[in-house]
Amino acid sequence: MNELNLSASLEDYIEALYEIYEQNQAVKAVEVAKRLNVKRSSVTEALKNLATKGLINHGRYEEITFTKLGEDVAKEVIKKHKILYRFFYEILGLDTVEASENACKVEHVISNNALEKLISYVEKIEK
Amino acid sequence: MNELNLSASLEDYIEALYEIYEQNQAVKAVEVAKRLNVKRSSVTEALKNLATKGLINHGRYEEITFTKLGEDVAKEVIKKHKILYRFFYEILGLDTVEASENACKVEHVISNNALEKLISYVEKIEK
DNA sequence: GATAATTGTAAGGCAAACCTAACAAATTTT
DNA sequence: AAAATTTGTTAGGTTTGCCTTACAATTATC
Repeated sequence: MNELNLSASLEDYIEALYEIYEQNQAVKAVEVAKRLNVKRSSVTEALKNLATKGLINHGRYEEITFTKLGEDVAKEVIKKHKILYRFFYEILGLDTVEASENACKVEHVISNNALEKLISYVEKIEK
Repeated sequence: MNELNLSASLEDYIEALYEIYEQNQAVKAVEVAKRLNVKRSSVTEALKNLATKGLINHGRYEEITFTKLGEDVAKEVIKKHKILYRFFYEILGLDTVEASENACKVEHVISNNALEKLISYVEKIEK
């Protein structure tokens, strides 16, 4: 689909950006840093990177907005996260924290195809 | 369990080392390089690293042997790989190549707990 | 046994992703 | 509005894991 080849790290950033945006209608670097347990300077760096790749718009001291592409990518990552969370929590029976942790990691490495199969599978099982 | 905190990369190396060892009763850096698609010099580096961490014995131009710990770690990674492969192949229905690729990636990030649950789950389903 | 080919190692470089420290801009407090 | 705090950025460093190039040791070939 999209040939961006985002690193796991950048996927984490755009995911966090989007979730914070949904919550607050705005994104502060400090928030991102807190959520991802990194320093503000690392966030700055990542934002520059995401902007270069055309996923967000963001000039010095400006507000962050998503490009169409950025929004799509963010939603895709979040979709992966959610289905994986359901799998780990509802099907394997991990607790919420561990289900979330595992989803966070696996979402960056699982193939699109595997994801689609997993979606069908979870849906099938849960009825 | 083991508090080694091996990187995904080093896990790949020790897994490859062990599998090659099982096949050939000996391990050549060239083989490792081929299997992991890296250069021989990168293998040297990784071996140094694994030796430092006490997983293998390996001096300059010497044969590679595993420590007890190293063997355990290798077997653990391989165990993860196998169960994940079964899940992707037998349960989700991915083809062999994609099942293998996904297993290779996920094995480095899934928690021990999740693995145990997955083992029970796969076992339960498949009878 | 000398030469050629293969394999292992060392040195030096690069990119990603993180860090700290210092400073600049913006916001809040008083 | 001045001072203090918070937030964003920059510069410079570290680590990991890879690379290339060059050379050393080993093994195979003649």
